[in-house]
Amino acid sequence: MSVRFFNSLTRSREPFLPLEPGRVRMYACGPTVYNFAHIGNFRTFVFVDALRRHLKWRGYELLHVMNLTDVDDKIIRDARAAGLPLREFTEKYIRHFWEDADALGIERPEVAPRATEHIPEMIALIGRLTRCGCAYHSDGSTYFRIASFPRYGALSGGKLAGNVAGASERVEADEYEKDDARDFALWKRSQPDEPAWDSPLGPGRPGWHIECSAMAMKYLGESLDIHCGGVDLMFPHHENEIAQSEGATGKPFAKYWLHAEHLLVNGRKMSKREGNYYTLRDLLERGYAARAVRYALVAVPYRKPLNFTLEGVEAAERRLKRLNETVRRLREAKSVVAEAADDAATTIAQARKAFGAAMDDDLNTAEALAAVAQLETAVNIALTRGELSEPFKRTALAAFDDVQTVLGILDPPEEALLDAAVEALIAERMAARQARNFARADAIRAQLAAQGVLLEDGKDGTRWRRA
RNA sequence: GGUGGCGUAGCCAAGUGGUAAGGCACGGGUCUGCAAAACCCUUAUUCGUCGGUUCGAUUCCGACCGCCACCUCCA
Repeated sequence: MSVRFFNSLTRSREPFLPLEPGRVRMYACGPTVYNFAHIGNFRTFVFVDALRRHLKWRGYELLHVMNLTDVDDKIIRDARAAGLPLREFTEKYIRHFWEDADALGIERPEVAPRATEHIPEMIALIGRLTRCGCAYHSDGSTYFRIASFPRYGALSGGKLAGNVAGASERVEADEYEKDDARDFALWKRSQPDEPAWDSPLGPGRPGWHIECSAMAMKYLGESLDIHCGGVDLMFPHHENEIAQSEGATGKPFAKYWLHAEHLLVNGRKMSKREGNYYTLRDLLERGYAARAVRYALVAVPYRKPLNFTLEGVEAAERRLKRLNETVRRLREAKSVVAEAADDAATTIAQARKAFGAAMDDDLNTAEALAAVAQLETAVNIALTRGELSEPFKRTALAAFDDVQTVLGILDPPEEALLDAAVEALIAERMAARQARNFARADAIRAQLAAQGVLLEDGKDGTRWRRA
């Protein structure tokens, strides 16, 4: 079975067939860098990461572009409030964004272009739109003429677009200069004290949407395979991108549109006011592991609203602990039988297949994780019974490799190194146990526990692990 | 107000016109000197409420209730 996606454009699940066989060109809307990204932002970025990992795992050659929006109204406002030049201000949050992304195990896209470094491309695109009659100048700004693009509203449903004029109570000053209330700015005339770029359109700065069209086309061509982002971007952002891009090129812009649902915290929309607003750093400061946060974010399929709770992260931590321990024990285990029991081998094979099939099916991570749990139990049974064979071990490790490649939730293999002192204590405890001096044995165990070393007595001696 | 989505056990959550995956927590058990870890068993006659279609609905339709989103900056 091949990869299938729910395409927002057609509102149906479709087989994924890239424009060019074996090659995927994908664009994802990235962060606007005026603050620390919050956990809701990362729900989307973790989804995009799972998407890119899965496509690569399925053998596609991937070119993934994610923009960094480093100029817009909020950035200008906050940079001014901070008393910093735009560049210096955004630089800081870009750095923090990558730090957080790294902590969450998010792979870097192949290209992460900044809007401010692509002003000429945007100006060129606006020029193209002006020449074909899709754009017009008005009082120093340039707007896209929606009337010139009959298919406007294809993505979000024409109804939404028709609503705009009536729904908008408040009318911005510059909107008086538009021919139609639905028209949107491609180039904004600069206000005093605002960052501005010189251009044939007059001094100003780009509108919100044009950067994505310009940068997507620059790096991916005029038609791309996948465009993704959060649902809230569907309208007007993505709708406008389509209008701009297709208006200029006359070609379909993106074949598949994938939208991640929003995240709620404690069942409610996240807001600073309600006190349920979290950044990754907030969670790390509270002592939660970044991996557990990633697990909590990726465990719910992307098209479902995700109810994020601290309890959920704690559950994810416990879940991950067992998973990591299972993999570690499997790695360290020596195979003791020549051949695996048929049923065990079958379970592994089936679980591995089910994992891939679930991910193929529009990234059904919940179902994929159910397969991981099956895998885990089968391995633990073999381990407990001492029925591990070399082929079984190899296959099981390969299956966990798949899981790690696609979901990135496991801990990296740990170097098994112990202080001589700790090792000596473990040996002393063993001797005490053999002499049935349990008081001494327990005292040593407690002492090691206090140092974060937990002991587990098994048939083959004492294992230890870090708390 | 308009439009769209969702509502499954204590919590998270998959799924299907044919009788409810998985995880976390809880309880019981095996193992252990005691633990820990692991394993086994148990946990929804029921899928927001009320109707309708159907041989049969949690799954389709309608109404209602609740929540969320978009329509205005937003992942």
